[in-house]
Amino acid sequence: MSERTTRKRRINGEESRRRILDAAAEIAGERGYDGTTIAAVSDRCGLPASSIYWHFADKDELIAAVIERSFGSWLSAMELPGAATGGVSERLTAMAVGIAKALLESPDFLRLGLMLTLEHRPTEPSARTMFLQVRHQTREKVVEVCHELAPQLSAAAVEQLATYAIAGADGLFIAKEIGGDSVDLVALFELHAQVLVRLLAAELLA
Amino acid sequence: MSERTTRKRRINGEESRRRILDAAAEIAGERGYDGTTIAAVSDRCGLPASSIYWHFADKDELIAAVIERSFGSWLSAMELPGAATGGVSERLTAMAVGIAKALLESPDFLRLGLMLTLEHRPTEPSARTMFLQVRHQTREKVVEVCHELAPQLSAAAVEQLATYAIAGADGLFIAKEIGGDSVDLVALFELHAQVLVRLLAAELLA
Amino acid sequence: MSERTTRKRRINGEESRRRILDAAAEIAGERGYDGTTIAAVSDRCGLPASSIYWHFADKDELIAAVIERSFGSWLSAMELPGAATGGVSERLTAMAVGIAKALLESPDFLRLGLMLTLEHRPTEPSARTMFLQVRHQTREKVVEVCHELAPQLSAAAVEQLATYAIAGADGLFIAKEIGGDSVDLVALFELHAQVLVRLLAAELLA
Amino acid sequence: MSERTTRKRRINGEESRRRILDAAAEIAGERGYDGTTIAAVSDRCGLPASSIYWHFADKDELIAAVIERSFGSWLSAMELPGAATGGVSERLTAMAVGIAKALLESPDFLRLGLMLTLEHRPTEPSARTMFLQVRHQTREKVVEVCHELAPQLSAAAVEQLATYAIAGADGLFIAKEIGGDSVDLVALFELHAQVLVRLLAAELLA
DNA sequence: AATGAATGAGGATTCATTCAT
DNA sequence: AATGAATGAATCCTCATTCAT
Repeated sequence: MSERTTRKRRINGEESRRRILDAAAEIAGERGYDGTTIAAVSDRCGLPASSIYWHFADKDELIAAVIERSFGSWLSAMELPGAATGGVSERLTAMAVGIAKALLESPDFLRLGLMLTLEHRPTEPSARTMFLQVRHQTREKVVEVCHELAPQLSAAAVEQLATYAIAGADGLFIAKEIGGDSVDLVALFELHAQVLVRLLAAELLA
Repeated sequence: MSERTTRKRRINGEESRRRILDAAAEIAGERGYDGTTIAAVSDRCGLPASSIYWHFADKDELIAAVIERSFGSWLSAMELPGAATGGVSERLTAMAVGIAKALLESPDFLRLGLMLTLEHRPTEPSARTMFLQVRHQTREKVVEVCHELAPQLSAAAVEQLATYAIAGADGLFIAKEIGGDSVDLVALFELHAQVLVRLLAAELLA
Repeated sequence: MSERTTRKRRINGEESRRRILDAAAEIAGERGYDGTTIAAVSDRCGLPASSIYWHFADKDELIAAVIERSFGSWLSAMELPGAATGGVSERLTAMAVGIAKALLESPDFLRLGLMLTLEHRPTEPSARTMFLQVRHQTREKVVEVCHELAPQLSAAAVEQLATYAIAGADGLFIAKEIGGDSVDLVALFELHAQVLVRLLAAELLA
Repeated sequence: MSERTTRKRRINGEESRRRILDAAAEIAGERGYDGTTIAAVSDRCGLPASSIYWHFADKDELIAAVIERSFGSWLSAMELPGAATGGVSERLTAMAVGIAKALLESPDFLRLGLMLTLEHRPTEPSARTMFLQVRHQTREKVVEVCHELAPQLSAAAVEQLATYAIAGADGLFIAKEIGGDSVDLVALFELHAQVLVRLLAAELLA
C-alpha cells in the first residue's frame, strides 16, 4: 500500500508537471513566447500559477521544457520511415512524407521554434537556445544522410544542400500555416524530395 | 503666422510620425508584436507615449503602419532587377539575386511578417492581416511571372510552383537568420532560381 | 489662463509626488525597507500603484528619495541653535538639545536610516547608500566642530570623539524608541553634551 | 529496533532544528524580519520548507527562537570577565572590553534585535517581544551593578546612568557596523567605561 | 521526523490607453 | 501637434503556510 501511495504521490507530481507542459505547449505553439502567460497556462491546466512555479523555476524554464519535450515527440513521430528501402529517390520521398506528416500532426513544435528563432531579444530565452540546439542536431543528421546518399559531393556542397533541404521544409511549413487546407503539404514535400534527388545528382551545388 | 506655424507643425508632425515608425519598425523587427511595447517605442524615438497615440489610434494600427511602410521600402529595394533581359534562367536568377539582396538590406519586414504569420491570437492584429495581404499580392505577381515564363503549365502546376518558390525564399531567409555570416544567401537564392528553372521545364509539378 | 493651468498641471504633478513621498516616509519610518510595500504607499497616498511608478523608477528610488528629502527637513529642524553663544559647554548643550528636539519631532528619518544601516542585503538599496552619505556629511560637520572647540586634540582623538558623540546620539535615540515616555531624551542629550565637554578637555581620548 | 530508530530520529530531529536555527540566525542577522524568508532559510539549511514547519509553528516562532538562542550564546560570550577584580575603573573596563569582544564575535544577535526594535508593525512579532525582554533583563543587571558601584546615587540617577551606558553600547555597535575596520570597538568601549566611571563619581546625573 | 506538492494572497513592476491642457 | 500625469488590468514571481503521505 505504502508503495502504491508513494508512487501515486510521485505520479501526481509528474502528472501535474505533464498537465502544465501540455497546457504550455498548446499556448506557446499558438501564441509564442510573450503570448504565453503564466496565467493562461494556469487557466488551461487547472493548477494555480504558484504551483507552476513549484515545477518550473520560471517561465523561461517552462518554455524550454516545452521545446525539449515536444522535440522528443516530434522525433518519434518522424522516426518510422527511416527504415525505408529502395533507391535514393524512394528513400528521400519516404523521409519527406514522414516529415510532412509529422508536421501536420504536431505543428506546434516547429511553429514555436520558428517564432523563437525570428525573435532577437536582449536576453535570449533559453527556450530559443534549446530550439537552436535541437535544430542543429537535426541538421547534423541531414548532413550525414546527404553524405551517405551522395558521397561524391564536397563538404561545402553537402552543407549547402542540407541548408537548402531544411529551408524548403521550413518554408513549406509556413506555406501550410498560411494557406491552410488549400495547401497539400505532403505533395509539396514530395516535390521537394524530387528536387533534392536532382540536386544530389546534378552539379548545381557550390 | 498661422500659415507658417501650421506648415511647420505639419512638417514636424510628419517628422514625428516618421521617427515613431522608424523606432517601431526596428523594435517590431527584433521582438515581434507582443515585444513591441509603446514604452519601448517611446524610448527609442524620444517622443512621449501619449504623442504616439496622437499619430496612431492604438498599437495595432501602429504596427500595421510599420508593415505597410516597410513593404513599400522592401518593394523599392526589389524593383530594379525587374527589367533584366536574357533567357528564363538569367531573368529568374536576376530576380532571385534581387530578392536576396533586398532581404539582406532590410530583413525586418519579412522577419516581423513571419512572426505575425506564425502567431495565432484570439483577435488577429491588423498588422497580420496587412502582411498577409501584401504577401498575397506578391504571390499573385509570382504566379503571373510563372505563367509568363512557362505558359504550358496548368494553373494548378503554376500555383504549386509559386508556393514552392515562395517557400524556398522564406526558408532561406530563416536559414540566414539562424546561420548568420556562415550562410551565403545570394548563392542559395541563385541555387533556388536554378531549381525553379528546372521545375518550369520539367514535369515534376502536379 | 494658459499660464495658470499649465502651472496647475505641473503643480499637480509635484503635489502627487509630494503625497507619495509623504506616504512612503511615514510607512518606511515605521516598517523599514521591506515593510514598505508599494501597495501600502498607494493606499495611504490615494494614488494607484502605477502612478507611483510615473514619479519614481522603482521602490528603491522612492525610498532613496524619502531619505534625501527627510534629511533636508531634519537638517532644517536642527539648524537654528547653531548660532548659540557662550562657552563650550553652553554651545554644546544647545546643539545637543537641538538635536534631541529634532529627533523627537521627526524620528522617522533616523529610524529608517538605522534600519537600513543594520541590514546587509546582497544588493544594497540605494536608500542605504543615500543614508550613509548624508550621515557621512553630518559626521564631517561634527569633526569640524570638535576641531574648532578643541584645537589641541590630535586628528585621531577628534575622530574618536566624533564617533563617540554620534554613537551616543544613536544609542539615546534607540533608548527613547524603546523606553517611550519613560525616557527624557532632552535630559539625556544634555548629559551627553556634558560628557563631551569633559572629553574635549580631559585626556581620555586616544 | 524501534528504540534505536526513535533515538536516532530524535537526534536527527535536534540536529535538523539546530541547522534551521543556524540558517535562520545568519539570514535574520543580515536581513531582518521581513528579509528572512522561509525559502531562504530552507535554501541555506538544506531542509525543505515544510520541514521547518515541523520544528516551528510559524516564521514568528522561528525568529523568536533565533533571538532566544543567540541571546544565550551572547551571554556565554560575555560571562567570563565578570570575575574581574580591582577598583571600579578596572572592573568596568574589563566588563566593557568583554562586551565589545562579544559583539565582535557574534554581532547578529544585537543587529537583529535592534532591527526588530526599530520596526513598528501592526502585529508585533514575538521575536521583538523576546528581544525586548532579554534586553530588559540585561538592563536590570546593569542597574544592579551601577547601584553596587555607586550606592550614593539616587534611583533616578542610576536609571539614567544605565540608560546612558546601554545607549553608548548600542551606538558604538552601530558605529562599528558602519565604520568596519576603521573603528576600534574595544578602544571605544574602554573610553565609554572611563566615561561611566566619571559619571559614577561626579554629579552630572539627574 | 520529514517532505513533495499545492495554494491563495500579495510582491514589484509594466501594459496599453486616456485625458486635460 | 504635443505632452505630463494618471490609471486599471495584467505581468512574472514569491510569500507563508498547509496537507497527505
